[in-house]
Amino acid sequence: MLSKKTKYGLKALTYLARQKRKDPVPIAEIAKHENISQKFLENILLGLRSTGFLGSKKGKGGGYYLIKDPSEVPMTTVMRVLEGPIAMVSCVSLNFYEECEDCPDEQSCSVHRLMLMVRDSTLEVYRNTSLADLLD
Amino acid sequence: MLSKKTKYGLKALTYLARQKRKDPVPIAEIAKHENISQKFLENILLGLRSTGFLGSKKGKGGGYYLIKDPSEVPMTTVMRVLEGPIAMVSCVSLNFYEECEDCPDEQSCSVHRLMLMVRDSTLEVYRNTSLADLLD
DNA sequence: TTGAATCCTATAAAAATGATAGGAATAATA
DNA sequence: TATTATTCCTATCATTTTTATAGGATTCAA
Repeated sequence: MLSKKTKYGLKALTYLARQKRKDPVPIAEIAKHENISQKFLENILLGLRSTGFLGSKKGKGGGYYLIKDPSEVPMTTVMRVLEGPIAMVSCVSLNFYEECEDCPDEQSCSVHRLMLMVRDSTLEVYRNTSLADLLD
Repeated sequence: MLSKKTKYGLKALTYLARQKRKDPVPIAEIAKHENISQKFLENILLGLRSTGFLGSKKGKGGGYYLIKDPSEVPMTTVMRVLEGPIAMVSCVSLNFYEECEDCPDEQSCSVHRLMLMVRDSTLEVYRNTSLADLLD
């Protein structure tokens, strides 16, 4: 199941993407519009800044704004920062690879095999989707 | 991330599918071979019986066995019983649909839109995969 | 100087997951 | 019939993850 963190993060980004002006939008406004705990959203947006497409301005008149056009915001990046690995097991993860302790041989592991297919398929979706595609 | 329950369940089913004979295999044997806590596996297999492709026999000489050929064991069923909904949000779930409380309009929700694509893509994989496909 | 905002880090509360426990029921077989 | 090996059932404990809150530090415009 998708975490609320990811859900909220996506909604916030969408809200920003829908803004006509690129002026900073205060967290409070986003939180109110999208029914999100403001403090929780604070943490989430903080984490999203590392991606390079989300900017922020401190102080009065400050807030968050998109640096890039929504079509330049790839879902792979968004999902990895919000939800973590796209793969369902770390032994098939591209960006977060880790060996399984229990599994003696990756190549002959049925879980590995299945989750590889699922990862490829999910990745295909995210790679072909940008923030712009989530708007109306 | 895939739960250990699902991981263990898949490994156990694979183990059963690899048996030449269709005689019952005791949980203890599966647990040992696959490095799984026996008691935990007990609970998992118990849950899988409801699917109709897994049989069990009590008492001495008892254990678990596949009722159907591995090619007749669909991943959709297996994954739903083990991991729950295939969809990442319940508002796009076929078998476990639920409205979102927070979301005023499903059709215009960006999360809904994205997760619908992911669900379709994942479902495509599971629908085209049976237990037989996970064997060597 | 004041007020409105982000930034940062810690921590508490709640939920989900993983694991264990103990015995009841069942069945083969000696 | 007694014994032994197994599944079945349900409860509970421990751990981890998620969700949410708190409080102040920092920044910046007016």
